[in-house]
Amino acid sequence: MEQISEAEAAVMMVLWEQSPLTAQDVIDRVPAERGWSANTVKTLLARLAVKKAVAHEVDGRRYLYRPLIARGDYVARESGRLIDRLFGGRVTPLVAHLAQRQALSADEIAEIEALLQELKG
Amino acid sequence: MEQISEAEAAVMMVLWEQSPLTAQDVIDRVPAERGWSANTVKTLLARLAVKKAVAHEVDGRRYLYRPLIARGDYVARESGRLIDRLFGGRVTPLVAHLAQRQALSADEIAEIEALLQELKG
DNA sequence: GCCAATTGACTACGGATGTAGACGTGATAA
DNA sequence: TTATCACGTCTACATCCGTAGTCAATTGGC
Repeated sequence: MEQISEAEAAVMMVLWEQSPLTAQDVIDRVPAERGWSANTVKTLLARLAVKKAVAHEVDGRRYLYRPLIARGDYVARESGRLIDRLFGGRVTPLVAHLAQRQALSADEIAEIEALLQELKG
Repeated sequence: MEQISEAEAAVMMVLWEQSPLTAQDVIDRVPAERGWSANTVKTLLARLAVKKAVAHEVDGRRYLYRPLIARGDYVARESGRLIDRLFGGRVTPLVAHLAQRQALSADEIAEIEALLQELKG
């Protein structure tokens, strides 16, 4: 699985949300805040195709794009990378950090606790 | 706070571990797995100085480097960036993901629960 | 006082990235 | 049928990044 850049990831997000999509669909769905031109998105799609992160199957005279890598895999890789980089691969310090810094709300704490309960059970 | 690259972060880690340090000290302490030449580390230090991520105060004919940004701030920014990018800014889904994927051990679960208890208390 | 070693500054360079224009070709509307 | 549009491909280009060599100045040892 090749490296997917920040900008490319934004395109993948669109495809993970829904697929297959034409290039135009993707262009329409990319967050407007990005302010990308249509060509930019097309370039990113092409690069993702080269990286085998998306497949483009022919549909008439255009392509339908769909992700080739699972969102879960990507997320796992990225968060793993971060945890390695910042916390020597240990998950607990990350949670500790989030707890302090991001000021987890009571609701969130409850949610996480429920999650952990589930894991144990 | 400017963007700090992967390689630069490795240098910051050394300085967060201990500071101030001379360039040579940093070179000696950078993880050997990196396989960097001394010049590479010096370049990274220089770039970090330009980015105002480290200060270099003169000590005779060399510099003593010390971090200008706190490790906690860096970590907060990087994890925040990841959470925004991958989980729309919500912390809980990240923990949920870690829980499933990274197969948290019973010990880790206990540790995190203790953390949460503390937060509530 | 002179030479070798140390140290920071400058230069280099290929590859990735963000961003997008230009072009060719096939479809399509008038 | 012809001018236009929609699409994908190619090309471009500045910047960042990883990695490191070269150079000039300074200094410590002899």
